Amino acid sequence: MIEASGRKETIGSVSLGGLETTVGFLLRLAQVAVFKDLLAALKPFDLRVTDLSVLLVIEATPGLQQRAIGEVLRIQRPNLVTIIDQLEARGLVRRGPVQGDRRAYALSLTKEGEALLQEAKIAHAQHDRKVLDALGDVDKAQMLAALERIAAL
Amino acid sequence: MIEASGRKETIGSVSLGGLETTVGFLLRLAQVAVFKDLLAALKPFDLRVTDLSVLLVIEATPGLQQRAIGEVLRIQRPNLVTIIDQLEARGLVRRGPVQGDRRAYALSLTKEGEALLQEAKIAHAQHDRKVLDALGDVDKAQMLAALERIAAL
DNA sequence: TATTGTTATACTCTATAACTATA
DNA sequence: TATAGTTATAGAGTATAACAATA
Repeated sequence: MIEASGRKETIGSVSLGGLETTVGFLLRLAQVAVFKDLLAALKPFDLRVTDLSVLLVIEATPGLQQRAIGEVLRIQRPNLVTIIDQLEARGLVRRGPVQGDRRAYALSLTKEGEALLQEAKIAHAQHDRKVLDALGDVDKAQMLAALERIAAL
Repeated sequence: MIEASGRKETIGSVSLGGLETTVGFLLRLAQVAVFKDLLAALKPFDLRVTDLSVLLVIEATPGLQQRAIGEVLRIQRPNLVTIIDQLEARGLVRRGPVQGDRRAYALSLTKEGEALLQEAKIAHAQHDRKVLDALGDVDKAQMLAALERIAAL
């Protein structure tokens, strides 16, 4: 049932009990949709959303260590191991030596990693445009600022 | 490192590689934060976010069937079985008969379920206020509309 | 044949403890 | 002692296939 406002408040005759006018509920639906769309966009490159994020971070700061990636992307260190393992096995990422600390790895993109990332970034940009278009009259900077404040709850 | 704009673009010297100005990335951080905050608010009632959603939907449309809940909340039917099982075992929800269809259950809240939900709704309202405060200058209706368009990607 | 609820199962994501090798 | 990475494991949350009872 679509109302005059364009807001769908019921499905069939079943109400959402107020959830439909809640930021949290729609935030979840939006986030799931965005990740699903991006995952589909990255499918040709066999990359998950997290993989792209990791590649972007490494590209931006080559030589950084796994711990640093975990901090900025909020990925637990144990979980990051598998991710880097896979990217390394595919020849996209290199675990180089860190001079002065033999415990850590200096991460960098291989030539193949760079090449794949450039392609993936195009797909990501197309996806991002769809999201931005969906913002409509909401200013992007204001939206980012609001989301950031919510993220800091 | 906090910049003049107040936007944190780096952590230490590690850049996020453009992710920090992406709606999708901040959408994820915001959604995780909201769910974490709500989960904490519901802790005294031993309810998860999904449990509250289910109770709200049943309250809004008593007598509805499991299938209908799954549709509006986007929960797979098999997964809903366990959720209703637990709420029923706690005496919060009742699986009554549906006249004319012995396959289905008419779900409703018990007296205890009603009572617990009223308490939980107060906690939820307090949580929701925090989220709304974080919106700042962003209009709630505009935000909901934008999130809805993104959810429909 | 189709549908409601169910069972079993699997896959992804995320989280924690404990280990190793270094520092 | 503390830290980087690792291993093993466990817990959510989510997904699909197939079944029984009923429509």
